[in-house]
Amino acid sequence: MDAVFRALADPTRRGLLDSLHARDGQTLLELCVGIHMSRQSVSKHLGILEEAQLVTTVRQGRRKLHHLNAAPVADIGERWIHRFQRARIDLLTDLRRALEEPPMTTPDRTQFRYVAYIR
Amino acid sequence: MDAVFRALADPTRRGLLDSLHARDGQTLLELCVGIHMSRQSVSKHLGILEEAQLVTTVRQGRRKLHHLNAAPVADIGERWIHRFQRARIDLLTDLRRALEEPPMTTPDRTQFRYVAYIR
DNA sequence: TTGACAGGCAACTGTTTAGTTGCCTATTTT
DNA sequence: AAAATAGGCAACTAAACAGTTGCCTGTCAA
Repeated sequence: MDAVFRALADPTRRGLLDSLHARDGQTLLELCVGIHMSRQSVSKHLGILEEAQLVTTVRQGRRKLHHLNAAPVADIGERWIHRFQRARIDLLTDLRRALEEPPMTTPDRTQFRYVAYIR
Repeated sequence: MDAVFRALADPTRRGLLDSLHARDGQTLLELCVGIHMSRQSVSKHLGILEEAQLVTTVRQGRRKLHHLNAAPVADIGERWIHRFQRARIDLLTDLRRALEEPPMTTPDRTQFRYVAYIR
């Protein structure tokens, strides 16, 4: 889990995942195009993604094909992001409740904060 | 977006978000309990979370209350994790199609990979 | 079988980051 | 008014990280 979060922290690596998402099974050199970075650097990034299980590889002769593995991303979605949605729903409920209440006699800044939360 | 990913990369910071998720509106010192780290370090982490908009603060006298803001997390869920789920569904479809086909004459390692993808 | 191609390994550099310590300010409490 | 409480700022250290270069290995094509 920690490896996944740290792997996702770098924009270059997220770009590589995007690239594989657009076209799966690319070689190292294919993934290098348009990245303005040495091949070895990209290789390192791919190594980190592979360690985090976000990318799997298959050797094919002298080439190495890289495949996107979306499972860890899904894990984060389920075990992490989902939980925090309750907080947002609760805030909406609080806001709705606050709006339904009669106007406050003394200004309460706390309730204004809720408004800022909602996109 | 980048700030959010980088903020989430650190386990201490994810722990702080967890703590706020369990009980919102804690002060710095409250957030420090059980973290085995100096107050100033925790303060820095909170600063990074605040920069990434994952935490908002309200000054209340000499205390500073920290509030969880789940919106950026939701953003990641929608703009990032959601997209990659298509890839997983496609893989499942590929697997299903592969299994429905008559047994292969020559072993094809590629198709075994798909099995490993699914949790 | 030589040359080109795809990639890996190791050492090194500069920058960022996590964490520390020491001291300072503002707000309460007594 | 003095002491205690809550937090902020700045300077510093050690470790992690991104990126580089130089060289090496294995595979394929001419």
